[in-house]
Amino acid sequence: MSSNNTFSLELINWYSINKRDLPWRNTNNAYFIWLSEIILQQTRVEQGLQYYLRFIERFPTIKQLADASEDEVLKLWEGLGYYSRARNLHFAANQIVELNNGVFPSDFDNILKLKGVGKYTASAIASFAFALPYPTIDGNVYRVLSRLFTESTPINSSSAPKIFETLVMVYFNKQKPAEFNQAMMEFGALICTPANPKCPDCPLRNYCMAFETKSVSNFPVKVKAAKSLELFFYFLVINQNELFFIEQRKNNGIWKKLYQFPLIEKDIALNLNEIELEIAHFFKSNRFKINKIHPSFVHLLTHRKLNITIIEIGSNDKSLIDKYLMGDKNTLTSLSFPIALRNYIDRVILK
DNA sequence: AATCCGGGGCC
DNA sequence: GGCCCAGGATT
Repeated sequence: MSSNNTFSLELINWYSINKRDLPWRNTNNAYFIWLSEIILQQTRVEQGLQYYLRFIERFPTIKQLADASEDEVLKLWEGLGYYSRARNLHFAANQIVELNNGVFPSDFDNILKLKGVGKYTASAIASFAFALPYPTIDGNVYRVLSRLFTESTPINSSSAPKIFETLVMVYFNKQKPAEFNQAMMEFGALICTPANPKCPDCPLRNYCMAFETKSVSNFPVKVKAAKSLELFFYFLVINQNELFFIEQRKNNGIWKKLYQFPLIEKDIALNLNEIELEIAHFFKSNRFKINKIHPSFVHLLTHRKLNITIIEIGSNDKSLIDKYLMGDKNTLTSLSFPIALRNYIDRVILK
C-alpha cells in the first residue's frame, strides 16, 4: 500500500483539525514523550495530565529523575495505580544515565531495552520523537481496526498482535508515522469510542466494514476476564504518642514498595472474636486492645475485590519496635500509600 | 499463553 | 456491576 493512501490522508486531515492540545504533543523532547507514554499506559489522558505536569516540573531532565530516590518517585506517582510503571521509569532513567550518558536512545531496539518499555511504547517514542516508521497499536487502534475490517479475532488473545499488525499496515503512512499513529489513537478516543461510537459524524465510515454491515456494536471482540477474587484486608493502626507503626510492602503482589499499616489478609470475613484472635496471633501478644473498628468499605482492583476494615488498636507492648518502622504524621504525609489508606490517613489521622 | 498489576470514569 | 483506558512484566 502506498503511504499516501486516501484513508491515511483523510485520517491525518481529520486529526490536524480535531486533535486535543496536549502538552506532550508540543515537544520533541524524547524524555518528555517517554514519560507521557508511561503515564498514559492503561490510563486516560484526563487522569494522567496532572501527573505529567508534576513530573516534568520536578524532574526537568533524565538525570534529575535518575538522581531522585525511588520513594520520592513513588510518592509523586501516588494514586495513579500500576506502580511498577513508576519503579521501572526510575530504573530506566538510571539505565539511560549509566549506559548512554543521560541521552535518550534514538533507535527502536535501544528504546525497547528500557525497563517498562514494550513494543507499543517503543513504537510510540520512535515515531513521535524520531519520526521512525513504527505503527502503534494500543487499545484504541485495536478497536478501530477491528471495526474497519470486521476482524473477529479477540483483541486480548495471544494471536491478536500479529493479525492487527498486518491490518494496520494496510493503511500505515510511513512518510508521516507520528501523525498517522496519533491520529489513529485520537480517532479511537474521540470518534470510534468503545460505547456509543459517533458513526453519524465519522469521516471514515466509508472505509468501515462494520458500519457497512451495521455490526459496529459487535466489535471489538474480547475474551471475558476471569471473575475477580474477593479478599478481606484488616489494617491495624497503632498510634503511640503520634508515632505510627508502618511497613513497606516487599513481596510480590499489589502495591509493591508502597507503605501500609500492619495487615491481616484473609479470604473470608471475620467476626469480632476472630479479629481479636487474629490480632493476638499476628503480634504473638495478648497485650493489644481494639479502640475502634471503622466501617468496612470495598476497594476494587482489576482482579481483586478488597473488603477493607481499618482497626485502631492500642498497646503498651514495646516488643514490636524492631519489626516495624515508626512514622510520625510527616512521615505519613511524605510516603506513598495505597489510595484506600491515603484517604483514611488524610481524613482521619491528618484531618 | 495466561495471569497479575490500580485507579477512575462511563454506561 | 461490567467495561475500558496511549500496556508490560512475570511465570
